[in-house]
Amino acid sequence: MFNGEHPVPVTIYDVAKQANVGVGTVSRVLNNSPRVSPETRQHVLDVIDTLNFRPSPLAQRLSRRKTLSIGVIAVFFTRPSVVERLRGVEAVIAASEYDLIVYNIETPAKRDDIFCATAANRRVDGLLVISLTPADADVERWRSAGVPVVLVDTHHPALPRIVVNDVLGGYQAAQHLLELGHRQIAFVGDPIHTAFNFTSSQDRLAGMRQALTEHGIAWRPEYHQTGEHDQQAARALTHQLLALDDPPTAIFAASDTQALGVMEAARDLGIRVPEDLSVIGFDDIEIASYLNLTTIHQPLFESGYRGINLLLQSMDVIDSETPREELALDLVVRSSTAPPAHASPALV
Amino acid sequence: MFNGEHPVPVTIYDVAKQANVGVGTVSRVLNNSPRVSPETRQHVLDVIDTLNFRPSPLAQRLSRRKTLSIGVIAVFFTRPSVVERLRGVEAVIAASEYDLIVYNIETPAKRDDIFCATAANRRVDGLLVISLTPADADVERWRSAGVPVVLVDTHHPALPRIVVNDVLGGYQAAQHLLELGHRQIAFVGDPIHTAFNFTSSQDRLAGMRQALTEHGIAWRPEYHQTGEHDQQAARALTHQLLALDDPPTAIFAASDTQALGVMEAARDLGIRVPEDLSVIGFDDIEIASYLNLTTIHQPLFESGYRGINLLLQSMDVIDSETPREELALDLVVRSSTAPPAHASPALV
DNA sequence: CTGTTAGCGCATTCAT
DNA sequence: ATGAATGCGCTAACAG
Repeated sequence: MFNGEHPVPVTIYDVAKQANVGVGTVSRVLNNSPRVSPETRQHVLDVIDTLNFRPSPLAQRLSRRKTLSIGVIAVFFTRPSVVERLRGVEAVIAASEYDLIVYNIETPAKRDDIFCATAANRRVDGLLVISLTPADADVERWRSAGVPVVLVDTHHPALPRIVVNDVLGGYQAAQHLLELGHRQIAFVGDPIHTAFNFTSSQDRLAGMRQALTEHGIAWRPEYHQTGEHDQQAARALTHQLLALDDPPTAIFAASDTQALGVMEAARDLGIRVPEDLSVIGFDDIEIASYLNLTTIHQPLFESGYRGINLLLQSMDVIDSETPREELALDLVVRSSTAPPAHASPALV
Repeated sequence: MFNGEHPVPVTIYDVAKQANVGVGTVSRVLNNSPRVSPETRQHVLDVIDTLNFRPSPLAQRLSRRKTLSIGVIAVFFTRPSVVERLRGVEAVIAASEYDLIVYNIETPAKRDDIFCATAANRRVDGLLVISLTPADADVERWRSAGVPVVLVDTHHPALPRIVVNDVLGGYQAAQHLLELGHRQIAFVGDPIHTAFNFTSSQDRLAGMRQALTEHGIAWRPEYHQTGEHDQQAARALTHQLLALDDPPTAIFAASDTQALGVMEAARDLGIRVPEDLSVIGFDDIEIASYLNLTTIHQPLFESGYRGINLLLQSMDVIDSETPREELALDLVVRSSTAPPAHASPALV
């Protein structure tokens, strides 16, 4: 086997010559132009086949001034929910002519870098930003660079977006607990200021507090615990909660990941779920069903799916309106929630 | 705010004219060529800055005949382990000048498509294939197209690869169980023929059988259950196993995902883990530690990390050797395994 | 050191 | 309907 026998790259000129036509004609059959007779088309097609010619994506891109690829920016890997959204993205990209370029963000600095880089030169034809909030300056850069952007799970008034109502979701979660008869309900979530300014945790808390208020239940600051968005932090916070003189009978975690930490803490202390403690999460990631975690389901896959479709669409049409789709949230009752042990149920 | 004010794309010619130099000089400063005087370099740099010029990736790619992007082909999403490998890939790509293009495979047909497409025209400068086995024809196509390919978690004699010894891993798992005193050990894994011809499950089984043989334990066919690589299938298979007249005291699952199904089945039946049943998995994905699952740890992140490094390296150097790196496996003992209930422990 | 020129491979007018 | 010419924006080889 000989090395380095670099294949003679067969170009559109080779095809043209071999078929006794001009390169223009070859280009036309390549792009299904109707402006070519059936006979010559077939002939060119045959030559293309025998020569095993494939147009160079590089040349096509330069000539058409399109990268034929779309970028997705997100904090992947740290949050299982984002990977699920990516699945939805991939599903529609795979069926298109576009390549999928993923930009993983790990730090705010990296985020700003990528935000700038994607606006600077036409690196991508369109951009999907997941759960990351761009500044006005970023948005302006993209706009003046002519790069279409769609947001998923985050907001900016000037950008099309796919979102859910986190406040409502928090309300639903609390409502479920209240209906079960719980009155001592705690919250485990993210801190107010996170590196990426995620707001979903706060919004969900707001919804919960609203529900409590409507039921005439005063807010107890000691029932409000925040920390890093991971299992171990949530576990530690829950230990504090359960060590209280008057511990909660139910805990609403701002995410399933954190709910896992809550359940782990309960297990540490020999506290049964749901008999002694009810736990409800948010997101409905895959493990949630395995662990029978009651949670608020949000359409993760669909958010990516619809987001990319919106992007593709806004790349064709020059729509001046900025669409905003809101996806529905659903309570999924499993076996991590139940009426409190020492309370008359259904006092609602 | 006016729409459509498409930014005048400032090119290398604009810079050249403005700086009173030739485009060649501009190109040289762009590519840090030493063949340019410090003064002119600085001058050009200034002009570039004031004009806010950024070279077009598209034009660079066509001219240099490099896509500046590398592709990763894998069955993402269905197996958590693959996502973890992707993390390692992303970590090194992010630090390079390359873009990361993700090709998700869902069916064998899709796999063959992508294998061909990546060989046809220079779509990517290099390819990382995870857990998918290319045919000789695929390998030949890539070779003659001059596309460097590195394999992760799969084999082909002509391709560099990053692997683990699954047979040894299976052996280690069984050995752990045997040392705990188990003699009735069952296996839950993938079928012999899977859509993608995954072989890790079979290899791990082979290792297990070898360990059993060395301990003089006869193989019991009824202890060998195979089915789809997911939690629910494993759960169903385990129900069959535990309904046997002489049920196993320990189960080795070919993956953590399947081990979850095994544990779920045990929970269904009120069978305690590890008191009544020991369970050991493979991979050490994130949930494994949460569920205290004893498992065989394999360096997933590192496999992607080293794989890409190997690829990047083989894209520079024209090495005729085909490297094969083997990563170490480690038993991680957690609390899903224990000596069998009715057996004298440590009979080894 | 630096300017000029010729590609890279295809899309797209513009004539015919 | 089709061929020839021009351009996309940059790199690289070649003079000077």
